[in-house]
Amino acid sequence: MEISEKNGFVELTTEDDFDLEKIFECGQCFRWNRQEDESYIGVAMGRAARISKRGNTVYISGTMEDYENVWREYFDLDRDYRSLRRQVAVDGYMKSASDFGAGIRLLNQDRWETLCSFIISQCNNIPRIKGIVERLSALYGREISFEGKTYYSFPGADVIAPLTVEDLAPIRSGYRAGYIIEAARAVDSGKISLEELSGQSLKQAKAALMALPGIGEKVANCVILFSLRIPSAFPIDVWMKKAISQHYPHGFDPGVFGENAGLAQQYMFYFQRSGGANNP
DNA sequence: AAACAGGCCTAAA
DNA sequence: TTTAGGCCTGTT
Repeated sequence: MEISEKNGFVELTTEDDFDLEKIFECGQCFRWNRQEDESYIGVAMGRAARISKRGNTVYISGTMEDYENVWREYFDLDRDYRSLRRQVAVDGYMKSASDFGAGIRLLNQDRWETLCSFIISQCNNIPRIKGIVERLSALYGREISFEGKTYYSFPGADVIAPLTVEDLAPIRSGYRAGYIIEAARAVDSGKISLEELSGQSLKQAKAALMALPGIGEKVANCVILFSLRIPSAFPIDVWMKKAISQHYPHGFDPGVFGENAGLAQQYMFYFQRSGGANNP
């Protein structure tokens, strides 16, 4: 992988899987938006950025320092996804799903933001989830100027903790507002340490998260996979239920993928939601 | 208009 | 241990 810095962008040339559209639209994140020129602008880890790709070169706005401090970890660039993709292709279906999803990477996102975002995701569709997250950020986040426009960071748990559900009314998150505030209080008070959960087992992390109100197995698994860096988490939502009943009618155990179960899940999910197996 | 959306909670068997 | 209904809001 070659890396250099030029014109306010870090340029990174790699043979590994890296497809912007699949990474940002496979359902793991909510704050990256495609621009007319097919680049993406988003806010993550307290900063705004533009990212694009031409050929095998990825362009990420910012300095080499930004890259080392934030984006290298965020985009999980020290992991070889081509090799992982081969490892999860354990049967014909998974070969198809992983081929179809080639280019997906699992992001290492901010833990609190991910927890809050997936609380919001329950029983919601993606446009509305994105809308609620944007309104929450605009209302309580910090202003960020980028390319002449204003963006907003995702507000910290310390900012949300003292609020009431009435304070969150403008974001129109409905009954999830109470869950958001309770989660913020647990994180802010130290009652739950998301950082420490990162180092624990899947089972322990899941139990700790599910002790919070409004967090069940599915949301817990999403938080664990997308921000706690525990790669064996395997979120099962309605799309995954369909995929499993269609392709594994006689039983299914994510354990067959070992530590790579989470990535396998992303391929299955993306394939299913894109109608991959039905209209190739 | 009524049903449903990337769940969760509670009550009831 | 599994199942049904309700929940905010928005869209079809």
